[in-house]
Amino acid sequence: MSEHALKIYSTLSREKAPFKPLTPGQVKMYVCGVTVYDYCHIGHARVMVAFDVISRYLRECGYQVTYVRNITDIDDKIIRRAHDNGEPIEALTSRMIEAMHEDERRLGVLPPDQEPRATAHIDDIVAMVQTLVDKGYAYPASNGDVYYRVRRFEGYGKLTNRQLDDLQAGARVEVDELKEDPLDFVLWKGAKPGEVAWASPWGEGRPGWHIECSAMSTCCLGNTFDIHGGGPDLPFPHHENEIAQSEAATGQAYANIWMHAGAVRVDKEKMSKSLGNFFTIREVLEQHDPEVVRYLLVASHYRSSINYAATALDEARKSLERFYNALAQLEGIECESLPAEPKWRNRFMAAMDDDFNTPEALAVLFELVRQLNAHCKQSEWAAAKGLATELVSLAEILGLLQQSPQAFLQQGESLDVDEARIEALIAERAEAKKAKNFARADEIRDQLAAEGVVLKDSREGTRWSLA
RNA sequence: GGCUGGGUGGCAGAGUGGUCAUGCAGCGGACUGCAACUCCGUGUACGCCGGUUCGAUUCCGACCCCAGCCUCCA
Repeated sequence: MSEHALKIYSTLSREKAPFKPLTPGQVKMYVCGVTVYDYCHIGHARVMVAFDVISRYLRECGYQVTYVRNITDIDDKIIRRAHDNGEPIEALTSRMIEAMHEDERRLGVLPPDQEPRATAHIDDIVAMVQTLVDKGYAYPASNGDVYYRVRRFEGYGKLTNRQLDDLQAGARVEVDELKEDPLDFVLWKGAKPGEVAWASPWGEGRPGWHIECSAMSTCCLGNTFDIHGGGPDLPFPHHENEIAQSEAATGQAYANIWMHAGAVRVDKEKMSKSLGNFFTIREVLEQHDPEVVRYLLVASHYRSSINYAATALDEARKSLERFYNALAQLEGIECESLPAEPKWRNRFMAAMDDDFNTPEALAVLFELVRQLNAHCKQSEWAAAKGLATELVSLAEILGLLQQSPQAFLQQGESLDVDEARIEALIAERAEAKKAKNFARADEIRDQLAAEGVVLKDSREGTRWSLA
Protein backbone atom coordinates (compact mmCIF):
# COMPACT_ATOMS: atom_id res chain seq x y z
CA MET A 1 0.00 0.00 0.00
CA SER A 2 1.41 3.32 -1.00
CA GLU A 3 1.66 6.35 1.21
CA HIS A 4 -0.09 8.50 -1.32
CA ALA A 5 -2.57 11.04 -0.15
CA LEU A 6 -5.16 10.30 -2.78
CA LYS A 7 -8.01 12.79 -2.68
CA ILE A 8 -11.28 12.24 -4.49
CA TYR A 9 -14.12 14.65 -5.17
CA SER A 10 -17.55 13.34 -4.30
CA THR A 11 -20.77 14.65 -5.76
CA LEU A 12 -22.39 13.84 -2.43
CA SER A 13 -20.15 15.98 -0.21
CA ARG A 14 -19.30 18.44 -2.99
CA GLU A 15 -15.68 18.47 -1.94
CA LYS A 16 -12.43 16.62 -2.31
CA ALA A 17 -11.54 14.43 0.63
CA PRO A 18 -8.76 11.95 1.42
CA PHE A 19 -9.73 8.53 0.14
CA LYS A 20 -10.35 5.96 2.84
CA PRO A 21 -11.52 2.60 1.55
CA LEU A 22 -13.99 0.68 3.71
CA THR A 23 -11.58 -2.23 3.84
CA PRO A 24 -7.93 -1.21 3.93
CA GLY A 25 -6.20 -2.07 0.70
CA GLN A 26 -9.38 -2.83 -1.20
CA VAL A 27 -11.61 -0.73 -3.40
CA LYS A 28 -15.08 -1.69 -4.49
CA MET A 29 -16.32 0.42 -7.38
CA TYR A 30 -19.56 0.32 -9.32
CA VAL A 31 -20.14 2.32 -12.48
CA CYS A 32 -23.39 2.67 -14.38
CA GLY A 33 -22.85 1.22 -17.82
CA VAL A 34 -24.61 1.36 -21.12
CA THR A 35 -28.14 0.61 -22.25
CA VAL A 36 -27.36 -1.57 -25.22
CA TYR A 37 -29.80 -0.56 -27.94
CA ASP A 38 -27.35 1.37 -30.13
CA TYR A 39 -23.65 1.91 -30.75
CA CYS A 40 -21.70 3.76 -28.08
CA HIS A 41 -20.96 7.41 -28.67
CA ILE A 42 -18.15 9.67 -27.50
CA GLY A 43 -20.02 10.46 -24.31
CA HIS A 44 -19.93 6.78 -23.41
CA ALA A 45 -16.24 6.74 -24.30
CA ARG A 46 -15.66 9.57 -21.85
CA VAL A 47 -17.10 7.56 -18.97
CA MET A 48 -15.39 4.36 -20.01
CA VAL A 49 -12.00 6.02 -20.29
CA ALA A 50 -12.42 8.10 -17.13
CA PHE A 51 -13.15 5.10 -14.94
CA ASP A 52 -10.58 3.02 -16.76
CA VAL A 53 -7.93 5.55 -15.76
CA ILE A 54 -9.32 5.70 -12.25
CA SER A 55 -9.22 1.94 -11.82
CA ARG A 56 -5.74 1.74 -13.34
CA TYR A 57 -4.48 4.39 -10.95
CA LEU A 58 -6.10 2.81 -7.92
CA ARG A 59 -4.35 -0.42 -8.82
CA GLU A 60 -1.09 1.47 -9.36
CA CYS A 61 -1.50 2.71 -5.80
CA GLY A 62 -1.60 -0.88 -4.67
CA TYR A 63 -5.30 -1.28 -4.04
CA GLN A 64 -7.02 -4.49 -4.85
CA VAL A 65 -9.83 -3.15 -7.00
CA THR A 66 -13.14 -4.76 -7.80
CA TYR A 67 -14.57 -2.77 -10.67
CA VAL A 68 -18.16 -3.59 -11.61
CA ARG A 69 -19.96 -1.98 -14.52
CA ASN A 70 -23.41 -3.13 -15.47
CA ILE A 71 -25.10 -3.62 -18.78
CA THR A 72 -28.73 -2.61 -19.10
CA ASP A 73 -30.07 -5.16 -21.52
CA ILE A 74 -33.77 -4.71 -21.01
CA ASP A 75 -35.75 -1.46 -21.15
CA ASP A 76 -38.23 0.48 -23.27
CA LYS A 77 -35.71 1.72 -25.81
CA ILE A 78 -34.36 -1.76 -26.37
CA ILE A 79 -37.81 -3.20 -26.81
CA ARG A 80 -38.73 -0.48 -29.27
CA ARG A 81 -35.50 -0.72 -31.26
CA ALA A 82 -35.67 -4.51 -31.50
CA HIS A 83 -39.25 -4.20 -32.67
CA ASP A 84 -38.31 -1.56 -35.26
CA ASN A 85 -35.48 -3.72 -36.50
CA GLY A 86 -37.72 -6.75 -36.58
CA GLU A 87 -35.25 -8.76 -34.56
CA PRO A 88 -35.35 -10.51 -31.18
CA ILE A 89 -34.22 -8.43 -28.22
CA GLU A 90 -31.47 -10.87 -27.49
CA ALA A 91 -30.07 -10.49 -31.01
CA LEU A 92 -29.97 -6.71 -30.70
CA THR A 93 -28.43 -6.60 -27.27
CA SER A 94 -25.78 -9.23 -27.90
CA ARG A 95 -24.77 -7.45 -31.09
CA MET A 96 -24.48 -4.11 -29.29
CA ILE A 97 -22.59 -5.61 -26.38
CA GLU A 98 -20.11 -7.11 -28.77
CA ALA A 99 -19.73 -3.77 -30.54
CA MET A 100 -19.23 -2.03 -27.20
CA HIS A 101 -16.49 -4.44 -26.23
CA GLU A 102 -14.78 -3.88 -29.54
CA ASP A 103 -14.95 -0.11 -29.10
CA GLU A 104 -13.46 -0.44 -25.65
CA ARG A 105 -10.66 -2.68 -26.80
CA ARG A 106 -9.73 -0.21 -29.48
CA LEU A 107 -9.71 2.66 -26.99
CA GLY A 108 -7.49 0.70 -24.65
CA VAL A 109 -10.20 0.41 -22.01
CA LEU A 110 -9.55 -2.61 -19.82
CA PRO A 111 -12.58 -4.80 -19.10
CA PRO A 112 -14.25 -4.30 -15.73
CA ASP A 113 -13.88 -7.20 -13.31
CA GLN A 114 -17.57 -7.92 -13.50
CA GLU A 115 -20.13 -6.91 -16.06
CA PRO A 116 -23.51 -7.97 -14.72
CA ARG A 117 -26.55 -7.82 -16.96
CA ALA A 118 -29.97 -6.84 -15.76
CA THR A 119 -31.66 -9.84 -17.32
CA ALA A 120 -29.35 -12.17 -15.41
CA HIS A 121 -30.35 -10.62 -12.08
CA ILE A 122 -34.12 -10.60 -12.24
CA ASP A 123 -34.33 -12.71 -9.08
CA ASP A 124 -32.19 -10.25 -7.13
CA ILE A 125 -34.25 -7.38 -8.47
CA VAL A 126 -37.54 -9.00 -7.54
CA ALA A 127 -36.20 -9.81 -4.11
CA MET A 128 -35.19 -6.21 -3.52
CA VAL A 129 -38.54 -4.88 -4.68
CA GLN A 130 -40.20 -7.35 -2.35
CA THR A 131 -38.10 -6.13 0.52
CA LEU A 132 -39.10 -2.55 -0.24
CA VAL A 133 -42.76 -3.52 -0.36
CA ASP A 134 -42.41 -5.42 2.92
CA LYS A 135 -40.79 -2.45 4.59
CA GLY A 136 -43.46 -0.08 3.34
CA TYR A 137 -41.20 1.80 0.93
CA ALA A 138 -43.02 0.48 -2.10
CA TYR A 139 -46.52 -0.42 -3.16
CA PRO A 140 -48.01 -2.41 -6.02
CA ALA A 141 -50.61 -0.76 -8.21
CA SER A 142 -53.57 -2.29 -9.95
CA ASN A 143 -51.82 -2.35 -13.34
CA GLY A 144 -49.02 -4.62 -12.15
CA ASP A 145 -46.55 -1.77 -11.60
CA VAL A 146 -44.75 -1.39 -8.30
CA TYR A 147 -43.85 2.13 -7.21
CA TYR A 148 -41.34 3.54 -4.78
CA ARG A 149 -42.83 5.78 -2.12
CA VAL A 150 -40.40 8.70 -2.39
CA ARG A 151 -41.67 10.73 0.56
CA ARG A 152 -41.18 7.76 2.80
CA PHE A 153 -37.41 7.93 2.38
CA GLU A 154 -35.99 10.63 4.57
CA GLY A 155 -32.75 11.25 2.75
CA TYR A 156 -34.32 11.69 -0.66
CA GLY A 157 -32.51 14.46 -2.55
CA LYS A 158 -29.33 14.40 -0.52
CA LEU A 159 -27.08 13.59 -3.44
CA THR A 160 -28.21 16.44 -5.64
CA ASN A 161 -29.48 18.78 -2.97
CA ARG A 162 -33.12 18.75 -4.00
CA GLN A 163 -36.11 19.64 -1.93
CA LEU A 164 -39.12 17.47 -2.56
CA ASP A 165 -41.46 20.41 -2.75
CA ASP A 166 -39.29 22.16 -5.32
CA LEU A 167 -39.33 19.04 -7.38
CA GLN A 168 -43.04 18.85 -7.29
CA ALA A 169 -43.41 22.51 -8.15
CA GLY A 170 -41.47 22.13 -11.36
CA ALA A 171 -42.67 18.63 -11.89
CA ARG A 172 -42.77 17.37 -15.38
CA VAL A 173 -43.37 13.98 -13.90
CA GLU A 174 -46.02 12.15 -15.80
CA VAL A 175 -49.40 12.30 -14.29
CA ASP A 176 -50.30 8.84 -13.26
CA GLU A 177 -53.44 8.18 -11.37
CA LEU A 178 -52.05 5.00 -9.95
CA LYS A 179 -49.19 6.72 -8.12
CA GLU A 180 -49.81 7.96 -4.61
CA ASP A 181 -47.53 10.87 -5.34
CA PRO A 182 -46.29 12.22 -8.67
CA LEU A 183 -42.73 11.93 -7.41
CA ASP A 184 -42.97 8.18 -6.93
CA PHE A 185 -41.04 6.20 -9.50
CA VAL A 186 -41.47 2.73 -10.90
CA LEU A 187 -39.56 -0.26 -9.52
CA TRP A 188 -41.30 -2.93 -11.48
CA LYS A 189 -43.25 -2.50 -14.70
CA GLY A 190 -46.22 -4.70 -15.34
CA ALA A 191 -46.01 -6.23 -18.80
CA LYS A 192 -48.28 -5.21 -21.60
CA PRO A 193 -49.56 -8.06 -23.75
CA GLY A 194 -46.85 -9.52 -25.93
CA GLU A 195 -43.96 -7.84 -24.13
CA VAL A 196 -40.97 -9.71 -22.77
CA ALA A 197 -41.69 -10.42 -19.14
CA TRP A 198 -40.58 -12.26 -16.08
CA ALA A 199 -42.73 -13.70 -13.35
CA SER A 200 -43.04 -11.81 -10.09
CA PRO A 201 -45.33 -11.64 -7.05
CA TRP A 202 -47.09 -8.73 -8.80
CA GLY A 203 -47.56 -10.53 -12.07
CA GLU A 204 -45.55 -10.65 -15.25
CA GLY A 205 -43.29 -7.71 -15.80
CA ARG A 206 -39.79 -6.30 -15.98
CA PRO A 207 -37.54 -4.15 -13.85
CA GLY A 208 -37.72 -0.38 -13.78
CA TRP A 209 -34.59 1.45 -14.74
CA HIS A 210 -33.19 2.36 -11.33
CA ILE A 211 -33.69 -0.84 -9.41
CA GLU A 212 -31.33 -2.97 -11.49
CA CYS A 213 -28.32 -0.91 -10.41
CA SER A 214 -29.29 -1.14 -6.77
CA ALA A 215 -29.74 -4.88 -7.04
CA MET A 216 -26.64 -5.61 -9.05
CA SER A 217 -24.28 -3.35 -7.13
CA THR A 218 -25.42 -4.84 -3.83
CA CYS A 219 -25.20 -8.30 -5.25
CA CYS A 220 -21.66 -7.84 -6.58
CA LEU A 221 -20.17 -5.54 -3.97
CA GLY A 222 -22.29 -5.73 -0.85
CA ASN A 223 -24.64 -3.28 0.85
CA THR A 224 -22.01 -0.61 1.21
CA PHE A 225 -19.14 -0.02 -1.15
CA ASP A 226 -16.52 2.63 -1.86
CA ILE A 227 -17.17 4.32 -5.15
CA HIS A 228 -20.21 4.67 -7.36
CA GLY A 229 -19.68 6.37 -10.69
CA GLY A 230 -21.43 7.28 -13.87
CA GLY A 231 -22.11 9.87 -16.53
CA PRO A 232 -23.02 13.52 -16.00
CA ASP A 233 -26.74 13.02 -16.46
CA LEU A 234 -27.13 10.32 -13.85
CA PRO A 235 -27.06 12.06 -10.45
CA PHE A 236 -30.70 12.95 -10.77
CA PRO A 237 -32.88 11.08 -10.78
CA HIS A 238 -31.06 7.81 -11.35
CA HIS A 239 -28.52 7.87 -8.55
CA GLU A 240 -30.82 9.65 -6.17
CA ASN A 241 -33.29 6.83 -6.72
CA GLU A 242 -30.64 4.19 -6.30
CA ILE A 243 -29.75 5.62 -2.92
CA ALA A 244 -33.40 5.65 -1.91
CA GLN A 245 -33.88 2.05 -2.98
CA SER A 246 -30.72 0.60 -1.55
CA GLU A 247 -30.60 2.40 1.75
CA ALA A 248 -34.25 1.72 2.38
CA ALA A 249 -33.84 -1.94 1.50
CA THR A 250 -30.63 -2.65 3.40
CA GLY A 251 -30.89 -0.09 6.16
CA GLN A 252 -27.24 0.68 5.54
CA ALA A 253 -25.29 3.39 3.78
CA TYR A 254 -25.01 2.79 0.04
CA ALA A 255 -21.97 4.21 -1.78
CA ASN A 256 -19.35 6.20 0.08
CA ILE A 257 -18.15 8.35 -2.78
CA TRP A 258 -20.07 9.42 -5.85
CA MET A 259 -18.05 10.23 -8.94
CA HIS A 260 -19.47 11.72 -12.11
CA ALA A 261 -17.72 12.35 -15.38
CA GLY A 262 -18.18 15.61 -17.27
CA ALA A 263 -20.22 15.99 -20.43
CA VAL A 264 -19.00 15.86 -23.99
CA ARG A 265 -20.32 18.80 -25.93
CA VAL A 266 -20.67 19.67 -29.54
CA ASP A 267 -21.00 23.34 -30.39
CA LYS A 268 -21.47 24.10 -26.72
CA GLU A 269 -24.41 21.76 -26.45
CA LYS A 270 -24.43 18.44 -24.72
CA MET A 271 -23.92 15.52 -27.00
CA SER A 272 -27.00 13.40 -26.56
CA LYS A 273 -29.31 10.97 -28.15
CA SER A 274 -32.28 13.28 -27.95
CA LEU A 275 -30.46 16.15 -29.67
CA GLY A 276 -29.17 13.76 -32.28
CA ASN A 277 -25.79 15.55 -32.26
CA PHE A 278 -23.76 12.55 -31.23
CA PHE A 279 -20.83 10.80 -32.82
CA THR A 280 -20.43 7.09 -32.33
CA ILE A 281 -17.05 5.78 -31.27
CA ARG A 282 -16.71 3.62 -34.35
CA GLU A 283 -17.55 6.52 -36.61
CA VAL A 284 -14.80 8.63 -35.06
CA LEU A 285 -12.31 5.77 -35.18
CA GLU A 286 -12.77 5.51 -38.91
CA GLN A 287 -10.78 8.70 -39.20
CA HIS A 288 -8.65 8.84 -36.10
CA ASP A 289 -6.20 6.64 -34.29
CA PRO A 290 -7.97 5.35 -31.17
CA GLU A 291 -5.14 6.66 -29.05
CA VAL A 292 -5.78 10.17 -30.34
CA VAL A 293 -9.36 9.92 -29.15
CA ARG A 294 -8.24 8.56 -25.82
CA TYR A 295 -5.68 11.33 -25.47
CA LEU A 296 -8.36 13.94 -26.13
CA LEU A 297 -10.44 12.46 -23.31
CA VAL A 298 -7.55 12.22 -20.88
CA ALA A 299 -6.21 15.70 -21.64
CA SER A 300 -9.08 17.27 -19.73
CA HIS A 301 -9.94 16.61 -16.12
CA TYR A 302 -12.56 13.87 -15.89
CA ARG A 303 -15.12 16.16 -14.25
CA SER A 304 -14.93 19.07 -16.65
CA SER A 305 -16.95 19.14 -19.81
CA ILE A 306 -15.10 18.88 -23.08
CA ASN A 307 -15.94 20.14 -26.49
CA TYR A 308 -15.79 17.63 -29.27
CA ALA A 309 -14.36 19.09 -32.45
CA ALA A 310 -12.16 18.10 -35.36
CA THR A 311 -9.60 20.72 -34.37
CA ALA A 312 -9.39 19.23 -30.89
CA LEU A 313 -8.56 15.84 -32.37
CA ASP A 314 -5.90 17.37 -34.59
CA GLU A 315 -4.28 18.96 -31.58
CA ALA A 316 -4.47 15.72 -29.65
CA ARG A 317 -2.69 14.00 -32.49
CA LYS A 318 0.06 16.63 -32.52
CA SER A 319 0.56 16.35 -28.79
CA LEU A 320 0.92 12.59 -29.09
CA GLU A 321 3.38 13.08 -31.91
CA ARG A 322 5.61 14.94 -29.54
CA PHE A 323 5.67 11.93 -27.25
CA TYR A 324 6.21 9.43 -30.00
CA ASN A 325 8.83 11.53 -31.76
CA ALA A 326 10.77 11.51 -28.55
CA LEU A 327 10.49 7.74 -28.21
CA ALA A 328 11.29 7.18 -31.87
CA GLN A 329 14.75 8.68 -31.45
CA LEU A 330 15.72 5.74 -29.27
CA GLU A 331 14.60 3.03 -31.63
CA GLY A 332 17.53 0.92 -32.66
CA ILE A 333 19.86 2.47 -30.11
CA GLU A 334 21.54 -0.27 -28.12
CA CYS A 335 22.85 0.92 -24.80
CA GLU A 336 22.60 0.72 -21.03
CA SER A 337 19.68 2.38 -19.31
CA LEU A 338 20.19 4.82 -16.50
CA PRO A 339 17.24 4.77 -14.08
CA ALA A 340 15.13 7.92 -14.25
CA GLU A 341 15.14 10.30 -11.33
CA PRO A 342 12.34 9.49 -8.89
CA LYS A 343 10.99 13.03 -9.15
CA TRP A 344 9.19 12.27 -12.38
CA ARG A 345 7.15 9.43 -10.93
CA ASN A 346 6.62 11.36 -7.72
CA ARG A 347 5.30 14.40 -9.53
CA PHE A 348 3.11 12.25 -11.74
CA MET A 349 1.64 10.45 -8.76
CA ALA A 350 1.14 13.71 -6.90
CA ALA A 351 -0.89 15.03 -9.82
CA MET A 352 -3.00 11.88 -9.95
CA ASP A 353 -3.45 11.93 -6.20
CA ASP A 354 -5.26 15.22 -6.63
CA ASP A 355 -8.57 13.79 -7.78
CA PHE A 356 -7.00 12.09 -10.80
CA ASN A 357 -5.67 15.28 -12.34
CA THR A 358 -4.68 13.82 -15.69
CA PRO A 359 -3.90 17.18 -17.40
CA GLU A 360 -1.40 17.93 -14.66
CA ALA A 361 0.01 14.42 -14.94
CA LEU A 362 0.42 14.89 -18.68
CA ALA A 363 2.21 18.18 -18.06
CA VAL A 364 4.74 16.25 -15.98
CA LEU A 365 5.21 13.81 -18.84
CA PHE A 366 5.80 16.64 -21.31
CA GLU A 367 8.48 18.06 -19.06
CA LEU A 368 10.01 14.63 -18.86
CA VAL A 369 9.99 14.51 -22.66
CA ARG A 370 11.83 17.79 -22.90
CA GLN A 371 14.49 16.37 -20.64
CA LEU A 372 14.57 13.18 -22.68
CA ASN A 373 15.01 15.13 -25.90
CA ALA A 374 17.79 17.18 -24.37
CA HIS A 375 19.62 13.97 -23.49
CA CYS A 376 19.18 12.67 -27.01
CA LYS A 377 20.56 15.90 -28.40
CA GLN A 378 23.67 15.36 -26.29
CA SER A 379 23.79 11.67 -27.27
CA GLU A 380 23.35 10.76 -23.62
CA TRP A 381 21.54 7.61 -24.60
CA ALA A 382 21.57 5.79 -21.28
CA ALA A 383 19.88 8.66 -19.50
CA ALA A 384 17.46 9.09 -22.39
CA LYS A 385 16.61 5.43 -22.35
CA GLY A 386 15.84 5.48 -18.65
CA LEU A 387 13.50 8.40 -19.13
CA ALA A 388 11.82 6.71 -22.07
CA THR A 389 11.18 3.62 -19.99
CA GLU A 390 9.74 5.73 -17.20
CA LEU A 391 7.63 7.68 -19.69
CA VAL A 392 6.04 4.58 -21.15
CA SER A 393 5.52 3.12 -17.70
CA LEU A 394 3.78 6.23 -16.35
CA ALA A 395 1.77 6.73 -19.53
CA GLU A 396 0.41 3.21 -19.17
CA ILE A 397 -1.51 4.41 -16.12
CA LEU A 398 -3.32 6.73 -18.50
CA GLY A 399 -3.59 3.98 -21.08
CA LEU A 400 -1.35 5.92 -23.47
CA LEU A 401 1.93 5.38 -25.37
CA GLN A 402 1.60 1.62 -25.47
CA GLN A 403 2.18 1.22 -29.19
CA SER A 404 5.49 1.45 -30.95
CA PRO A 405 6.48 4.93 -32.17
CA GLN A 406 6.63 3.64 -35.71
CA ALA A 407 3.17 2.14 -35.47
CA PHE A 408 1.75 5.46 -34.36
CA LEU A 409 3.76 7.80 -36.56
CA GLN A 410 3.60 5.77 -39.73
CA GLN A 411 -0.10 5.39 -39.97
CA GLY A 412 -2.32 8.04 -41.38
CA GLU A 413 -4.90 8.99 -43.93
CA SER A 414 -3.04 7.50 -46.82
CA LEU A 415 -3.75 3.81 -46.74
CA ASP A 416 -1.57 3.04 -49.73
CA VAL A 417 1.72 3.47 -47.91
CA ASP A 418 4.44 1.46 -49.57
CA GLU A 419 7.04 1.19 -46.86
CA ALA A 420 9.62 -0.57 -49.01
CA ARG A 421 9.39 2.19 -51.58
CA ILE A 422 9.77 4.88 -48.95
CA GLU A 423 12.81 3.17 -47.51
CA ALA A 424 14.29 2.86 -50.98
CA LEU A 425 13.77 6.55 -51.66
CA ILE A 426 15.31 7.42 -48.30
CA ALA A 427 18.34 5.33 -49.21
CA GLU A 428 18.60 7.00 -52.58
CA ARG A 429 18.36 10.40 -50.91
CA ALA A 430 21.13 9.45 -48.50
CA GLU A 431 23.33 8.61 -51.46
CA ALA A 432 22.45 11.87 -53.18
CA LYS A 433 23.26 13.80 -50.02
CA LYS A 434 26.56 12.04 -49.69
CA ALA A 435 27.33 13.05 -53.28
CA LYS A 436 26.24 16.60 -52.44
CA ASN A 437 23.46 16.27 -54.97
CA PHE A 438 21.06 18.31 -52.88
CA ALA A 439 18.76 18.99 -55.79
CA ARG A 440 17.97 15.30 -56.09
CA ALA A 441 17.82 14.88 -52.30
CA ASP A 442 15.30 17.68 -51.97
CA GLU A 443 13.35 16.39 -54.92
CA ILE A 444 12.89 13.09 -53.13
CA ARG A 445 11.94 14.81 -49.90
CA ASP A 446 9.44 17.07 -51.66
CA GLN A 447 7.92 14.19 -53.53
CA LEU A 448 7.42 12.21 -50.33
CA ALA A 449 6.08 15.30 -48.59
CA ALA A 450 3.51 15.67 -51.34
CA GLU A 451 2.42 12.13 -50.49
CA GLY A 452 2.20 13.05 -46.82
CA VAL A 453 5.45 11.42 -45.77
CA VAL A 454 7.64 13.57 -43.53
CA LEU A 455 11.34 12.86 -43.28
CA LYS A 456 13.32 13.44 -40.09
CA ASP A 457 17.09 13.35 -40.29
CA SER A 458 19.40 12.73 -37.40
CA ARG A 459 22.95 11.56 -36.95
CA GLU A 460 21.58 8.10 -36.43
CA GLY A 461 19.80 8.09 -39.75
CA THR A 462 16.53 9.15 -41.33
CA ARG A 463 13.14 8.36 -39.83
CA TRP A 464 9.82 9.02 -41.47
CA SER A 465 6.24 9.53 -40.40
CA LEU A 466 2.94 10.38 -41.97
CA ALA A 467 1.65 13.91 -41.70
C1' G B 1 -37.62 29.17 -11.09
C1' G B 2 -34.59 25.35 -7.92
C1' C B 3 -29.93 22.67 -7.77
C1' U B 4 -24.80 21.84 -9.63
C1' G B 5 -20.37 23.31 -12.27
C1' G B 6 -17.75 27.02 -14.83
C1' G B 7 -15.82 31.92 -17.11
C1' U B 8 -7.51 31.75 -17.46
C1' G B 9 -2.88 34.41 -22.77
C1' G B 10 -4.54 33.14 -30.48
C1' C B 11 -6.72 27.99 -29.33
C1' A B 12 -6.90 23.86 -25.78
C1' G B 13 -6.24 23.27 -20.62
C1' A B 14 -4.12 22.85 -15.21
C1' G B 15 -3.15 25.66 -11.04
C1' U B 16 -1.74 29.18 -7.20
C1' G B 17 -2.54 34.58 -1.94
C1' G B 18 3.46 37.33 -3.69
C1' U B 19 8.66 32.99 -8.63
C1' C B 20 7.39 28.42 -14.26
C1' A B 21 1.79 25.05 -15.70
C1' U B 22 1.63 22.09 -20.03
C1' G B 23 0.39 21.17 -25.39
C1' C B 24 -0.66 23.40 -30.18
C1' A B 25 0.01 27.90 -32.99
C1' G B 26 3.23 32.63 -33.34
C1' C B 27 7.92 35.26 -32.91
C1' G B 28 13.59 35.36 -32.24
C1' G B 29 17.94 32.25 -32.01
C1' A B 30 20.59 27.26 -32.35
C1' C B 31 21.04 22.60 -34.98
C1' U B 32 20.57 21.39 -40.50
C1' G B 33 23.45 21.75 -47.18
C1' C B 34 18.11 23.74 -46.86
C1' A B 35 14.09 21.61 -44.11
C1' A B 36 11.55 18.34 -40.69
C1' C B 37 12.50 16.50 -35.66
C1' U B 38 14.90 18.74 -31.49
C1' C B 39 17.04 22.52 -28.16
C1' C B 40 17.27 27.68 -26.00
C1' G B 41 14.61 32.25 -25.50
C1' U B 42 9.96 34.84 -26.01
C1' G B 43 3.71 36.79 -24.58
C1' U B 44 0.99 43.55 -19.58
C1' A B 45 -3.85 35.51 -19.29
C1' C B 46 -6.83 35.13 -15.40
C1' G B 47 -15.63 37.87 -16.94
C1' C B 48 -17.27 42.74 -14.41
C1' C B 49 -17.59 45.71 -9.75
C1' G B 50 -16.61 46.20 -4.73
C1' G B 51 -14.28 44.17 -0.03
C1' U B 52 -10.39 41.62 3.10
C1' U B 53 -4.89 41.89 2.62
C1' C B 54 1.47 44.87 2.71
C1' G B 55 -0.09 42.15 -1.83
C1' A B 56 -5.56 38.69 -5.16
C1' U B 57 -6.45 35.54 -11.15
C1' U B 58 -6.36 32.76 -6.46
C1' C B 59 -10.32 34.43 -0.23
C1' C B 60 -15.43 37.10 0.59
C1' G B 61 -19.92 39.65 -1.50
C1' A B 62 -22.88 41.60 -5.59
C1' C B 63 -23.49 41.47 -10.82
C1' C B 64 -23.12 39.66 -15.99
C1' C B 65 -22.51 35.45 -19.09
C1' C B 66 -22.08 29.98 -20.31
C1' A B 67 -23.13 24.84 -19.56
C1' G B 68 -25.41 20.58 -17.01
C1' C B 69 -29.53 18.43 -14.08
C1' C B 70 -34.77 19.09 -12.70
C1' U B 71 -38.00 14.52 -18.94
C1' C B 72 -35.34 8.93 -21.89
C1' C B 73 -30.03 10.06 -22.40
C1' A B 74 -22.99 8.54 -20.28
